[in-house]
Amino acid sequence: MKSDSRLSGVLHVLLHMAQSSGPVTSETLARAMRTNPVVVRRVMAGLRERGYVRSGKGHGGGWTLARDLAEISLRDVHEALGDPTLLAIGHRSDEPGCLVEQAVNAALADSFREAEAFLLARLGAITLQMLSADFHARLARRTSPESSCP
Amino acid sequence: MKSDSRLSGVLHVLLHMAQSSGPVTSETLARAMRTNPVVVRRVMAGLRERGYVRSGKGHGGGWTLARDLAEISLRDVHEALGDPTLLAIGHRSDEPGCLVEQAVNAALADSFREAEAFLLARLGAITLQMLSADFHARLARRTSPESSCP
DNA sequence: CATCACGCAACTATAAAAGTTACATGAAAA
DNA sequence: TTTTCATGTAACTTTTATAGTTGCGTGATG
Repeated sequence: MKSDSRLSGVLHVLLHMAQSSGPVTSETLARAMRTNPVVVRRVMAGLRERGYVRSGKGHGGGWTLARDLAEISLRDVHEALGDPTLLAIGHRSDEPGCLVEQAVNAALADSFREAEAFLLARLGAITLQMLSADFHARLARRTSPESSCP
Repeated sequence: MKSDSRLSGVLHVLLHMAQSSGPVTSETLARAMRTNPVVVRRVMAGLRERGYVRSGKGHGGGWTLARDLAEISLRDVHEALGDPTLLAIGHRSDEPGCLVEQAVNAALADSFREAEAFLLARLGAITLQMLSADFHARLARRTSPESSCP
């Protein structure tokens, strides 16, 4: 089962945007995410709708943060992506006639719900500000501070 | 992202096996899991290796439980399936040169690890015995007790 | 008005999972 | 001992979700 790395990718570009003074183009962000510009626009669309970022057309256009990093949690970002399923396992049918399957599903559904709630709470407790602080700490630790991204 | 329903499927057939006095063929189990016999053999192979079930060839062959239901937890079953990834989200690269990405990955990895541990603990606390008890409770609640599975 | 950048729809490619086929092995029954 | 039944496994095909691509429209800037 292949895992969805959009959250990680979007966080990456958001922090890059935070580092930049002006707007950053999809083209540039795509290079950081190692994907292509259209994919970037696709995933950023949800963030724009929620007012976390803004996009501008034409010369000097591109993406800019519309909020302070401290006001955006990882959970916010996850939701802006259309909160995709967090768990890789699930059950086969939702309304099984089989009582055995009902019992199995009930037990699993409980555990899954709890685990998702747990993870969402964790993500809700982490802001982009914190990630940025961690990044700067790493940057300071580096002997020769060079460009943040290859 | 499509979720892996093997755990749910295997639990289903294990409980069915518990209901049956003799061995149950892959053919029969496949019908309960709504899949085909080869898939059943494939997923059951891990359970056999760990001694949870036994398989027999030829006439009167098929699958039988080799342990008491109380001795098998959902976590055991999950591990027997080769413990597939529990989370549907992950990160893009494991050893990023980019410090921004490192910071992102570190934060996510922590949360993910905790959430997985949480879920595994939950699964470890549920035995097949408990699921079976729940099934029997459901069966008793039914006004007209009929066959457990369509 | 030429260029640049996003918006979006539609299409293609890719890769993981499930399903299928085919044949070998071994056990029980006839 | 021969037939039948059931698992063991490898190899192949199908399916499907996701990522990636192309193409064109829109609007902003120089």
